[in-house]
Amino acid sequence: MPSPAPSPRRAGRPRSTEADAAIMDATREALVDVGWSKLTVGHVAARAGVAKTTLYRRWSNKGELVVHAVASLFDELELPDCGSLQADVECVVLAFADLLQRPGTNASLMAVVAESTHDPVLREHIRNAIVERQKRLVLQGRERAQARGELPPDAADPEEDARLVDLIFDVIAGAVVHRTLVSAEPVDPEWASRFTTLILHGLAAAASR
Amino acid sequence: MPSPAPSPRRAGRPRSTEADAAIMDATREALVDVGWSKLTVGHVAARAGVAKTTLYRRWSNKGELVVHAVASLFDELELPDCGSLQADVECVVLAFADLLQRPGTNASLMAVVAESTHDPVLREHIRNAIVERQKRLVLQGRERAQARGELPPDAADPEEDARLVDLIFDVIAGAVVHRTLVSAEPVDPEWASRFTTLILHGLAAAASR
DNA sequence: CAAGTTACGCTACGAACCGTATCGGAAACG
DNA sequence: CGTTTCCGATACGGTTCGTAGCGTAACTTG
Repeated sequence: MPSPAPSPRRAGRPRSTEADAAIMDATREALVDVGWSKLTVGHVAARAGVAKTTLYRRWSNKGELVVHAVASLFDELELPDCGSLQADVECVVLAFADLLQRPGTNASLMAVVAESTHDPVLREHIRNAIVERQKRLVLQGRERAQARGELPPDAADPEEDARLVDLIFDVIAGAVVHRTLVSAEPVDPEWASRFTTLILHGLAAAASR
Repeated sequence: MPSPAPSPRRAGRPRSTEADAAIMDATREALVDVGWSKLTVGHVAARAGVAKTTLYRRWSNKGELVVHAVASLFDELELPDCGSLQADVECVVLAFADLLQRPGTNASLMAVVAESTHDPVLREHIRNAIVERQKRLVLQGRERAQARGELPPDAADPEEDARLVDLIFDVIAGAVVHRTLVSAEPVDPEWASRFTTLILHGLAAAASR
């Protein structure tokens, strides 16, 4: 995921995809080792076996660099079909938690989110690269559940509908992130089951009015 | 909150409490203006009208400085009695969101949490200064609801009981934090009401089995 | 009051990092 | 081929870090 997409095909020597990958890997490794605040561009470049100038040609500063390194981690999130709504939610909760619990991810994600509180551009990047990607999982899971008859069809009011999806998304992602990064407790199958039961019952009860 | 507590009374000139307060204020203000990554110790010192060396005598680096400035922000969180469980939860959700939405707090909190992923000492500070303080609010709200008959008494198994409290805490705090800092959407009364309805119905349904 | 102790503001300093510029050479295009 | 673009290396001024030394201010003890 190089920063300026090489549109169709340009003249001259193309950017080294090996350098791209080496920089991303080195960034994530360095983030694990030393954290955001002590991560230096020069160190990343050396670790990647790349000149510092090569790095600056792709990302204009530390923030840009780390955002792209982190966003690519979320590419792997998918929603397997586990048979039922309860199982689907538990699956995605566990997959998300597993991603967060990997040493590189939590430090990286938190660092980027923290930085975004003062950088609107960064915040937009996060929305596009992470939030929207995850929100699609919620929509996908709901469609399946509706096909199975586990959930009622979309509400008449599309706005009302969108608000509900947003709420579910914040509750699921928020709880997993909070337990993992703030409470620093593990998200194991038992917790996932307990949590899923709670919100599905809440959904069912709230919908039946 | 000076770093080394001046035990009983020491000889020599005491630390200036005015300097303490000025540094804390300047740190929070600077955090609002420029964020964590661009905050410099020299800038804070100048803003506080204090020599840089005076600052380094109290906190050994930027991290220590910011942690103490942030932790003190959470002293104000209390649980007002709003009449019912639903109202109590909505109150605390709105109060917590209000705290997070104040310009200084979200940036500071995220910065500290991010930094804590690589600093066990910091993580322990956060647990004590923030997590435990908030978890007490959950316990307090439940006691009130039990007195009103809105919730069943404590479960027979104390461990089971603690797990439920932890779950509720992560769900509430996580959802509010996630909506505020990741989704970057406002926590208004309507959202608070919708959210509270969801989890209370979930709790009721889950308890009735 | 005098002596001792500690904090203060100020200045200066080496080290590290940032982000930019410049250069010769290498790799892909037409 | 020649052109274009990227690469690695080196150098640079500017900023911040964290420490050290100094003379002075404030407070405690005898």
